[in-house]
Amino acid sequence: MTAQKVNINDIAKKAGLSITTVSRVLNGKAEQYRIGKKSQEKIKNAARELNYVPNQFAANLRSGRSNTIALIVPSLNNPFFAGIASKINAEIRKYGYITIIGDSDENQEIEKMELLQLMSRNIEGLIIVPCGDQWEHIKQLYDNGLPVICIDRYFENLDIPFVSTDNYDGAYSATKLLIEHGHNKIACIQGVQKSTPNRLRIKGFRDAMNEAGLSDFSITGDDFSIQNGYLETKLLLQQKNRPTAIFSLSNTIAMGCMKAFKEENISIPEDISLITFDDHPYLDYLATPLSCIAQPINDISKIAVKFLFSRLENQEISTKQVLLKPKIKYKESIKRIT
Amino acid sequence: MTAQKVNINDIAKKAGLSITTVSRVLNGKAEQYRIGKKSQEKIKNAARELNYVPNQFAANLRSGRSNTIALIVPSLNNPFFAGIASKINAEIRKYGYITIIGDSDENQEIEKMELLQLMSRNIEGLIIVPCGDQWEHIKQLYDNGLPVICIDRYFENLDIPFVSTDNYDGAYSATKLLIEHGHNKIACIQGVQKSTPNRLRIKGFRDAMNEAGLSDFSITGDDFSIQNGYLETKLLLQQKNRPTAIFSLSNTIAMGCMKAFKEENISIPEDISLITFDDHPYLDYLATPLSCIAQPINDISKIAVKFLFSRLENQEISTKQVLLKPKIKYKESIKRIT
DNA sequence: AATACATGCACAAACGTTTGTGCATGTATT
DNA sequence: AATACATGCACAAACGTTTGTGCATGTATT
Repeated sequence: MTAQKVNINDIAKKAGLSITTVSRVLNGKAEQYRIGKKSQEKIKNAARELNYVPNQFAANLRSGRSNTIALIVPSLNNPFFAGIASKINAEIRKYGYITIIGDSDENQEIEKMELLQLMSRNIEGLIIVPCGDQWEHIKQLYDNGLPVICIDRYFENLDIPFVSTDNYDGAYSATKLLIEHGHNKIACIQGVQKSTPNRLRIKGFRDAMNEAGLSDFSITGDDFSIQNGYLETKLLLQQKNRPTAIFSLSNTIAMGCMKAFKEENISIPEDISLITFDDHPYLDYLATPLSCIAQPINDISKIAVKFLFSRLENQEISTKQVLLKPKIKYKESIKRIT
Repeated sequence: MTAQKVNINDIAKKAGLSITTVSRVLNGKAEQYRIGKKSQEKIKNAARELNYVPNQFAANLRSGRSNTIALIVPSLNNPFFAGIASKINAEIRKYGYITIIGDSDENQEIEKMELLQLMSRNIEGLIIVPCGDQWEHIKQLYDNGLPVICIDRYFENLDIPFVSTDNYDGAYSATKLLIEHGHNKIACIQGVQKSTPNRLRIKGFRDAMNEAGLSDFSITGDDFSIQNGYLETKLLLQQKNRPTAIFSLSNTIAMGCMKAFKEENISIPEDISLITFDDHPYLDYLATPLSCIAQPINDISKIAVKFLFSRLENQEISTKQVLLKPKIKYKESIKRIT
């Protein structure tokens, strides 16, 4: 069926040279091994005429290099991670590498399985948004010398490098913003509790509330999903003593909040104020444009990739753990109350 | 640095058997080659204890199979394609295969380059949303026996299989919906003109208008992007004789429309009606929930993957070109005018 | 006791590259 | 004319698997 694939041997024959020479020319090592100009031409022409496509498997098997980086995210369906995947995919391609994207579906067992599969593809590096609080399987790879970098979520007390948003700062500032607008009864709807970003956001939220001497707040929820935001909001709205503002820890959660608001005929910001983590173009066109804590997705992606390739090129890296400041975008979704 | 990798040889030694036997047991061919139960146990135990991870490159080099499917989309940043990528990635993994996702950035040259790179990784199948009207490079792979299926966008007069939305039907119905609401002056903002879905949508739009005896319509634009939607809407709004409704051919374009509306203080549906191709959860929470033509993303993804693996298993496929009916979701964004 | 078949494995080549090394031949230097 | 170095390549092994084949030994059949 498939047309016979052209290999290095066919080129060697056509050019009247050895496969050694062919390999060196095609890999740009002609100068290094002093291959004559004419031979180089012959080989390049032959390769072109025969439509030669190198077999990476063979090359990788021999050289041990796979030119492959793995990226594992908890859910490609979340626009936040889709954005990251898109950016990282593009950045990695600039280095002539390929990205294999894995989706752990917020499930640690799947994460482990995917990692195994990826290892058997001899990945040269790993960018991961770990989906749980287990880190042994990742740490083991790291200790074995695989360049690894966590993004977004990470492990605080390990030496695995990471680059993420300064979640504490973002949550603290957002909460202060609400407080400054007169809110003293705030509900926070969180995502995956064990994840570091979630913990730090909660900490920022608590600290801001405590500093302001406010104790009338709640923290509920357990997933970065629309459903979770929807359910928790429904529950909140049934309370006698409703919060005046909700702090949502992800854009998916915020979407769930809005779904519940709509059903209950609650409008933002008249009836309730809302601010959320994560930015997205559509936020501006909502019934009420949503205030948000915009994470520097592009910078995170770029830094992660850059870090990885520095490691691959054996450059010493000084800073291994990076936190980037988020940007608060203030919009109409926060009401000033007296 | 990296701990010495365990290979099939180490297992053979530990188990006191040959690598042939090890390979057969680990590949589930023990019965076929009559390997004793005890030997099987020994090998499986050894593999487990040594933490064996097979080297896919070596396996693939020898067997010629890569267990890899390629997916190329025009832009992962477009939520429509991100959704497809997510779904396809998950589906393919069920078969034990890996997906390599490529992003052509709506650029045919990049598409060709990516395809070359992918071929050198011996992909066993290709799912592609072709980004332009050139098809030779894809047709060539198809003719060489590579299982290929186009999704969303495709080529009408080629025998390359495809699965897509019935774009004509969707556009026709949407336009009729507008007409039935009394609109007789409709502007259509299109995406990539050469793409088949765009052409068919335009055709559906035209036919519906013509059948209704309406000739006061416009078709502008050239990209499935926010910018394009924004610019074209700005231009439309400057006309003396404004359209009463806009038909947007993608969710990204619709977002651009809304941006322009906002700047010009135009509200939906009082000042202008809007309907768009593509569904998304956030559409419900917009200032005015947006009517849309929802494409069956999940079905498209599933069918494409299923088709590919049927081909890989050499099953004869009868229907090679599939169009799925879209679903019109009617919401408040369309005003009834007398 | 001879034959036939089943059982349980191992040999060795092969996939298509990369790479350390070495060997001619040519040219410059003394 | 002898020596030294540069130029331009080729040999052959190796990466870690898979796979067609064949060969002992055991067991059943006559």
